[in-house]
Formats: sequence, structure tokens, C-alpha cells
Amino acid sequence: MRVIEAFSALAHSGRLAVFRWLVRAGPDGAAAGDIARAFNTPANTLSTQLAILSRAGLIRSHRTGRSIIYAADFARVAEVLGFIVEDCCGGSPEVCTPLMTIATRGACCAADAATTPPQ
Amino acid sequence: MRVIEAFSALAHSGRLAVFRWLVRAGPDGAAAGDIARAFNTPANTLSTQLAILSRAGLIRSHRTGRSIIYAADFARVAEVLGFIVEDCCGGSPEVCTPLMTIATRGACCAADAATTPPQ
DNA sequence: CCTATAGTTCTATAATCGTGGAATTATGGA
DNA sequence: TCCATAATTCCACGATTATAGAACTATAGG
Repeated sequence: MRVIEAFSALAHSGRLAVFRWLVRAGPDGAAAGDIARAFNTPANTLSTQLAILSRAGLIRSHRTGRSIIYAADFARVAEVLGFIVEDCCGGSPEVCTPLMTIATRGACCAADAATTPPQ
Repeated sequence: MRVIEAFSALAHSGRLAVFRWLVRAGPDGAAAGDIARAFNTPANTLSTQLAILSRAGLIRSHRTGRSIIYAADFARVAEVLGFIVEDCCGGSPEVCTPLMTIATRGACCAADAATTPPQ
């Protein structure tokens, strides 16, 4: 399940920002270079950050021509959340009840991350 | 909101185990010494781990006689989950839908953490 | 083949984290 | 007041992590 890797990957302001940005970028994701430009980060530094998020399973990548496209893996996020609620918190009502409220509210607001992603 | 501190606190097998144990121990929590004994960890090492979880807001403490009782803060856990779903994932259906299933299932199973907590 | 572009891997260095021994603080009881 | 117990803070040191320069790999186009 490797949930520690996921927590560890998100426990870094830069990586968390990149991840949020990728979530907002949607399923089509973005090229590594575009992300680097958006965050004004050297390509190699960002590359290692992406690799860490990738190893944690939070994002996926595929090559398209010269570019490598990264996109958030929503299924994996749901999996991590599932771990906290169930395996970790034993589905306790104190956690589940407020969560229900949020989950039912569904796709809504979303505060803006570092920079605005495409589309 | 300090969500990074929470991720960082849980991104450590020992601390995650202690946290899970405290969740299972319920709202009454347990004394630092009892936790240390349960995990066979030196008191000072465990104390720093508890301090980190505490600073992250995931657990709370209060003194009772010579003991200091630690207990999981469920409201805070719900808050962290809320951040991931809303502020981070923008309440995207890909995340919310499977989460709903888990949340509605409510108090159920819970896999066992390192050692069995009291009561 | 040559060159430009897109990313990654290698590497070194600085910074942060984790652990546990020793000293310290707080409480309760004789 | 003195002692035992409960826990924390101080400190040192090994281990891990973060950053970014330089070198390397892969692809597209001429």
C-alpha cells in the first residue's frame, strides 16, 4: 500500500504545490518543462520532485514526442484517503461524518495553487 | 492550516504506528509511558515522536497526576482529509465518489496496528 | 549525421531528521 | 524534605533529504 511514501511525497511544500497544480491541470496533465517553467524551477530539480511523486504513485507519466507528460493519479489519491479513513481511523464516525459533508458537496470551489495550470 | 506538518508527521513508520494505535485507543487515549511500553521504545524517543504528532495537531495531551495522556484528535484528521479532497483535489468526482463509498460504509473493520491498544 | 530541444541521471554539498544517553522538570507519597 | 516515578529537554552524531551544476540519453527535424 506504501502510504508512507505518499505522505512523505506530499510533506514538502514544493512537491505539494506541483501535485495540486497537476490536479488542477486535469487528466491530460502537463509536460515536465511546462511545470518547471510555471514554478521557475531548474529542470533537474523538478525532475527529481516529479520522480518522487511518481514513485509514491500520486502521478503518472508517459512520453509524447520529446516531452514527458505528467498527470495526477486520482485513483491513487482516493486510495490514500481510503487508508486514512478505514485502515488508520477505523472508519470512526468522528472522521466519517464531516467527510461525508465534504464528499457530497462534490466538485465545487478549490483554492488556487501556486500558479494557474492550463485549460 | 499546516497540512504539510501533518503529512510530515505521518510520513514515518513509527509515528504512523503510534498514531494508529492512539486512534484505536479511542478518545480516552493513553499515557506516554504505556505507549512507550507497548512499542518497546525508549521514553525520550517516543516523547519526541509524540511531540511531532502533537505539533502537527494530530494528537492532544493533558496531564493527569504524573502521567501525560495522549489522544488522537479526530476533528483534525477530518480537517486534513478535507484539505486533500477540497483544497487540493478540488472535490473532483474521481476522488469524491470512491470516498463516499468508504465514508457511508462508516465504522466497520479497521486493520490492526502494531500492537493492540487498551480497552 | 548533425543540431537543437526535452528530460533524466550523476554527483557533491548543505540542511534537516531520527535516535537514544544523560540531565532536567513535575508530581505524589512517606 | 526526600525519594521514586513519569515525562521532557538537551545534546551529539549518524542517516537521510534537498538542491542544482554538469554530463548524459532520447527524440525530432533538416
